[in-house]
Amino acid sequence: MNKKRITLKEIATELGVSVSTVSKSLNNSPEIGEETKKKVVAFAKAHQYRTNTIALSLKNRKTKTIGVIIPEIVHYFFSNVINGIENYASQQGYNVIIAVSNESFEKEVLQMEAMANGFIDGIIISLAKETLKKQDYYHLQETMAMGIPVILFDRVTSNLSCDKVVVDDKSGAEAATTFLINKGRKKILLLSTQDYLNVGSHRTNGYLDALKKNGIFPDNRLIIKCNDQRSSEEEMVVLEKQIEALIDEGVDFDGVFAVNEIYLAAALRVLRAKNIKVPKEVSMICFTDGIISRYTTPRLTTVSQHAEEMGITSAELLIDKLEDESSMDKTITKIIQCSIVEREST
Amino acid sequence: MNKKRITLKEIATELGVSVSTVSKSLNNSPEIGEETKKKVVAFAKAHQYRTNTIALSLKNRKTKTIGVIIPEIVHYFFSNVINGIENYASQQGYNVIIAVSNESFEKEVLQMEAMANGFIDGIIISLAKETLKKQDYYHLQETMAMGIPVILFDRVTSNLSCDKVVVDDKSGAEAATTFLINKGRKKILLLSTQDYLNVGSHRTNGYLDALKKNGIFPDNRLIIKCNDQRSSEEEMVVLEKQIEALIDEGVDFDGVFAVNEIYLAAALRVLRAKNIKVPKEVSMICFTDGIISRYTTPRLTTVSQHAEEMGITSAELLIDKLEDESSMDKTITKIIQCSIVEREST
DNA sequence: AAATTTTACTACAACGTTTTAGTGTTAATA
DNA sequence: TATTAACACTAAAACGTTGTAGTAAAATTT
Repeated sequence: MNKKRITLKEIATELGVSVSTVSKSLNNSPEIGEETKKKVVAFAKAHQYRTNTIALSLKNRKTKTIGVIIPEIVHYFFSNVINGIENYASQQGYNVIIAVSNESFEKEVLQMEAMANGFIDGIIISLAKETLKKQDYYHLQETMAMGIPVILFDRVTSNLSCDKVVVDDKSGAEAATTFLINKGRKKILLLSTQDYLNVGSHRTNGYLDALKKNGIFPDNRLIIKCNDQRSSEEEMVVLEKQIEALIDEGVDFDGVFAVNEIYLAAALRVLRAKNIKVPKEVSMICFTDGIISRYTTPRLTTVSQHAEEMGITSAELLIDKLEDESSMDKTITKIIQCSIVEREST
Repeated sequence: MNKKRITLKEIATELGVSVSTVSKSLNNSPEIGEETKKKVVAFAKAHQYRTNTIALSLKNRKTKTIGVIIPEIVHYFFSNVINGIENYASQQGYNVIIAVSNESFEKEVLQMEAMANGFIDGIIISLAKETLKKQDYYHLQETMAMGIPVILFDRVTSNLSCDKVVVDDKSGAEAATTFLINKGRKKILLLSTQDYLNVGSHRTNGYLDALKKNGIFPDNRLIIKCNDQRSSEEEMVVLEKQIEALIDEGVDFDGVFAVNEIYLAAALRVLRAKNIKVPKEVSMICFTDGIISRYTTPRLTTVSQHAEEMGITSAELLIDKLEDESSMDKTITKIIQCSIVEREST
């Protein structure tokens, strides 16, 4: 039953030659005579010889595997990034191992250690919320010190000196806000996250800048910074309440800019309930060009962060480092530009 | 800079003992004296010794890594399954490698070969559409013949004798249809896929059974089998047109059952455009309890396939096989029951 | 005191490769 | 003809572990 893979040694004894001869034949070395080569290759093919990657890894001290740690996998943005990584990596002959931190610092450390313990050549990671809050990056420093290259994407920190791939959040947010302003909107509701998420603060800054450049004075009542909840569904419930309260208080707005789809979907639900017409009375735009945006009514106009491109870029950066020793010392930060995908909500 | 990990050999020479002594000390073997043990352990800790997993893998002929091949990663169902797999696996000390077939037969074969070539102990896979259409399972048979256990989930085939984890599609569909019937609906539109996808045909059968059991004669005009398109967005466009045409032709219905969220979202958009009230005039339900369902207005009632549970079950099945040699010969099929998640569309 | 057992180690093979440094032949050159 | 070069291969080490078998020295038993 268990066919068990044939080894060089077995081929060698079977054919009455040495192991080296077999190895060299299969690698088409000029040292070996054509006759022997052919014989060996034929035999190997017939017995379905497959070279043992583990032995190779041990020998070369390279696994040709890259590790990816993300906060969440059930997430349009992250799974798209992985898609990009996986595509580029497999095309370059690399495997991809995935681990999920679940936004937990502890799990991130654990996963990182497991990976650093041998099976990967390099790591691509987007930091967990908890890690960002805690600002404890020892595990990352340690793996970097071990000579394992680390690439940070999206959720990055300036406290770490390594390659990074980020989205130009601020200018994306500015563009989104300006987009609404150009549609004649002046009272724009901002739905953002707490500031410790760089994403949240950058996007808030972009929003403020756009207002300033257009001579609009920001109204604090129109800035909602949503608190973290255990799940995005809970966040949505809380946020819906807040928006509802705002409207009931008589605070008026004619545009909404959310830092992610879910927040905007929440806003849309409230507006619908209040029978406020979108985009007629209120224009809406958000970050994260995900699936939700494509299936709501109206479909949502979004700021695409080009997740797949981020993945590809991260993988490129990492593989470059892996293949070219000399590039180890310099650190690069790639900034991915956002672009607006207009749909029905504006 | 490059701290490079310390090896047993280095510790040994440094401490003036043999490599075996070091190894045994670190594994807390009773063969070694307490003194020496302490000394070695302390030294190892101080130098951050980490055992080299690759060397271990080579020695044990086990990688403690399982490979997962899915058709698509940017997909709520599949990423949830992965979540389940990853959770259970990492809890059992296993790593997870992910590969994406992109619904392509060729890529599936490639990925499978790459994995079988050494880095994994077993494989969990959901077949690509193309593979299912082609019915060519040689690559799977080959890896199984090599003694690598394979677990099929969701997209399975009866042509392969191995462990399987499937959803009870038929009874789930029957339950969903019955659910609509119990809400007083009699003319239920079915939005399904082509039959070569087992998922599509099973669910269609469930639908038909429910009608029959309730004495409703099926109306062929109410069964739409959506053609594959290159992307789900294109499918949606095509489907919207079909539904629109149906309504324009005067074909009447008061319920919709779709085999996935996207189809139902498409239907919802059409109904909204035609100003048909949901759930007042038409009740709607679909398979795949994904994100879309949570963010449309109204939120969609769905049939949950318990993706995470499927992942956990698959991982369980695989790890059982890996840890218990004797279980290699019997093949198990686990059937996951669906459950209805009622929201606003019914 | 001699024989035996226990203690605390060490040597070495093995896992499957690749690669470096040989080693005999045979062919080409001086 | 003697020397060198080319050819076709092999031996052995190395990658980092673990586990089995072996070995002195010390402790125990007879």
